[in-house]
Amino acid sequence: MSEMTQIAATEARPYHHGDLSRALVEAARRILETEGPAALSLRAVAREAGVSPAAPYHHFKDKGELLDAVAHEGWHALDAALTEARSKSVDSKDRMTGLGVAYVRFARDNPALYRVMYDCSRDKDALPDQMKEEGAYCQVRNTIDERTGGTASPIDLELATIAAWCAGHGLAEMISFKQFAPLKEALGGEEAFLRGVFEHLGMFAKLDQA
Amino acid sequence: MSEMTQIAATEARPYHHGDLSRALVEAARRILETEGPAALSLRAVAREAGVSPAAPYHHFKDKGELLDAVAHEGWHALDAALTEARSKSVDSKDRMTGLGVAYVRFARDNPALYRVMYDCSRDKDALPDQMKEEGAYCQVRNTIDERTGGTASPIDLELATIAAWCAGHGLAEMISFKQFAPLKEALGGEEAFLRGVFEHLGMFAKLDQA
DNA sequence: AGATGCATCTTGACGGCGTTCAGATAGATG
DNA sequence: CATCTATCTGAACGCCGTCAAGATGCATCT
Repeated sequence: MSEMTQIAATEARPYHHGDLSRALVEAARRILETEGPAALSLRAVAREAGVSPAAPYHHFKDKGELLDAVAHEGWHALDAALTEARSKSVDSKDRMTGLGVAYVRFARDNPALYRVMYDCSRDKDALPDQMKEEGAYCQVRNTIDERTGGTASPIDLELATIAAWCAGHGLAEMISFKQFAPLKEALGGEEAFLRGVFEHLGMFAKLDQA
Repeated sequence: MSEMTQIAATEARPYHHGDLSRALVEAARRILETEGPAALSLRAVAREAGVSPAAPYHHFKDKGELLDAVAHEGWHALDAALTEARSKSVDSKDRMTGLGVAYVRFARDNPALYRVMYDCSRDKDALPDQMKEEGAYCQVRNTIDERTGGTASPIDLELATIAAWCAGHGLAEMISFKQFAPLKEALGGEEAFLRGVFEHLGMFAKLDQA
């Protein structure tokens, strides 16, 4: 009996359905992966989770709040992807480029999730709050800080992080554009294309210092 | 009589309403500016133009095609903004940065229109077709080509253009994020912030060449 | 154990959306 | 003037997000 309760607690089914909010977020991610962002309606999520269309309103204020929860998971996943990329490149020389490549790859491999993440951010005109103190954004900043040996001023460090983040985001949103296909092929694949673009980001700085 | 016809032809009112497709695009832009992208429904556009909800379907296949027309105007407007920026900076030293600043300013001043432009592109996984031969993208490429004195290889020129474009787009989408407000203030305004970010874009190239 | 309370879920409804189709309208053509 | 045809309307369909009222059943207290 107490074992049953234990199992129930582990599975966290507090009431009728059992941790519906978690089930809804999982259903949403399932829909995102299989049918894309356009199919992600609140009703479809409820359907996928096997509950009525009104059920989600006992766990989320509105559709936006459910998407926020999905986006939150997305940021954690991105964080994990960047952590792995950072740990893999022992050579600090191309650690920044490797980080950029990992970022864009995450977006390319999870396009629907990435879209939800940024749509939520735009609705609030802000990145997730936690990112400034920890998480993906912080990893980029730390990597830059390491690379410069901690010599950069706080303002320069912040500017450089923002610059890197913007470049990564821009490339992430355009990597799949058809116009770039010939160039990708000419360079021998997407990886080379990605590195090529990142290495050309110096053009502003390089040119204006010449 | 022929004068009337002339006027009518000038105003281009072929049938009942009179150049409804143009009126619809204008109505859409009006809604975008006053109420934002979320309010841009096909029905609202028809309402604003004073026609029934079904009328637009005689001029556009669906909502997406109307948005395409709006986006098309947006790309022309961006083109004009970049042309002006390019002509203003006689000094070629900061012409690239000036172009970047103009790009981001356009996005900041026309956020709803800019959003529609990129949403349409993402739906088709492609930038507008004309951009590779003329228009805004081409202006960036030409500016880079001038700056390097035409010494860059075609592939490098293309990569540099894409890099600049991605950086501009990324910054355009995040310029309004609240987290950057303190930094903007510390630098004495948005213009300085913008230039600061652009000048730090060299970090990939600079670091990896050290 | 039984009654009470309350979080949870369902049912049904409302207005708005994109889209379609049959029919009305009216400029253009002969 | 008659006809043709592009244009527009009205009504309808199924979907959406959201809400209010009522049913359900776990948890707690006596």
